[in-house]
Amino acid sequence: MHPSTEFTELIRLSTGSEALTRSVVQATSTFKALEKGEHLIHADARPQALFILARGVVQAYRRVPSGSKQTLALYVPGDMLDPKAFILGRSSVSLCAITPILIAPIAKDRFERLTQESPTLVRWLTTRMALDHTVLEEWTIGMGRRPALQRLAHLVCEISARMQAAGMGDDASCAFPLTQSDIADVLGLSVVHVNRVLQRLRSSKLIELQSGRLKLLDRARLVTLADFEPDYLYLGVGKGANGA
Amino acid sequence: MHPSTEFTELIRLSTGSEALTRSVVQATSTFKALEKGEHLIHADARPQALFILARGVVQAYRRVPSGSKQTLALYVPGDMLDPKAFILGRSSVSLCAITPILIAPIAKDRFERLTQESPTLVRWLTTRMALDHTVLEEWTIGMGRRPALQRLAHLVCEISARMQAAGMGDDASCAFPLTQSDIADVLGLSVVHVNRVLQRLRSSKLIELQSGRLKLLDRARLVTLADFEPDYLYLGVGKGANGA
DNA sequence: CGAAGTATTGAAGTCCTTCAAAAGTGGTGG
DNA sequence: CCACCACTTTTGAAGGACTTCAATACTTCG
Repeated sequence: MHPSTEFTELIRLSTGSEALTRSVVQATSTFKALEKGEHLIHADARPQALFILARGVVQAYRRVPSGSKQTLALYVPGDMLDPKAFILGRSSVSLCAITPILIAPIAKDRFERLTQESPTLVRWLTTRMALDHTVLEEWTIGMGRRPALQRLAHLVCEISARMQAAGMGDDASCAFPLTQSDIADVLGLSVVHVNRVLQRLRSSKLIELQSGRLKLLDRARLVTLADFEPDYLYLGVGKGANGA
Repeated sequence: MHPSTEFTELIRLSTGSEALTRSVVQATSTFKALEKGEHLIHADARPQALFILARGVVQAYRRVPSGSKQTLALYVPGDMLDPKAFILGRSSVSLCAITPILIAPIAKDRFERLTQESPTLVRWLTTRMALDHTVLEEWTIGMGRRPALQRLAHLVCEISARMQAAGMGDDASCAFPLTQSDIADVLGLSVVHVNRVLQRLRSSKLIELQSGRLKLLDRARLVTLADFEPDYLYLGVGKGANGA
């Protein structure tokens, strides 16, 4: 499929709104491709555009003086990349491609112009910011109050649900391009411990995970273990709509 | 001072904009007072208004099945209370008064009407959402990658800076109404451990903390210990302005 | 003064980390 | 096509940060 056709489909799927899809497609300029491991922006830099992820997976992270890394967001196709940085004019995180990616930029001035014509784009931006925040809340609850096994199970549930909603997997399996080291940086654990906890999930026949592919063998039990309540992702119909 | 005069001053201080201050004061209706321990809203409920905190301190938290609590935000005077809930139409957290509080509601329909006249309020809302997210990122980094001592030191720095910016303290001291149990729920630690770590900060002559009042005895060393870089709070002039 | 909440202390145990090394995997070039 | 290299995964052993349980002191407030 041609990238821009694929992109339009993706946005339609992700926003659930025809009008918004048109706005977005109209707002974005030429796609930009990045290799795995390449950075889109570094912490403290000034973002020059708002990026929509068209293909691949991106992580937002920060480093602490000790050198270790904490991931603060994961983005899947259809997501806006760190919208708050666009609002604040400065990025609090570094953005790095976990897989080869394709991004669609919306230049700052074009965004401004379009928002004067209609509030659609701003409303989408606002909703996306709220959703990103809600996801981070869930991670924070995990890091503060859930043991490693549940935390990992929860992440698996989240990624699986979001991948499926982005059309990149089905009920039973999806792409899962994170290394165990990546997972450790998301969950605030050591690689060694992630490995051991992962093996517990595998030997409990809850998941299979190999060569970048995740299989859910028993979603019901996994969801119970993780205390996963997918409502907070607002993945239902009309993702772009809100209750206001 | 009369509440509404005090409130106007507070918003002026907090937003740094005369125009915005007028909009906010105009948008809010009668103040509402709540006692310490009272709830403004519970998780999963639908917020009926956008609240501005005029006096006191509020916590946003969630409970996990085990019964333990994780705090996800703290609000000081001048802050909007959980703006994302207003956007999404559902609250992901419970809001509870840590001290006696005074809140100024902006009814949903009044907010809508005002935003049609001018984008000022929406812009403020958006900026506040971005700032809340940035603060939570910092907490998450702490929970994932910083040991308890640094995490506590960081919280102390943050609260002190925000209190001062809200006009509720000076360089050396401010109100600090959290119990050790509250602190534990913020940092994702046990009360016992918070107590021990707090004693380390005290015996290092870094802080004094008693009867709800915090004193910073050596800000420089505390900031170094905590790796606290206050930029992320955007407390400088024109808090309401942004780089877009 | 009594009651309820808050702070403090000790002891034992657990979850997770660190260090270190070996085994497996995938991609690249000879 | 195979050999090699970097990266990733896996395993073991020891140590440390933090938790839990339980009891005691201290505050605050009616």
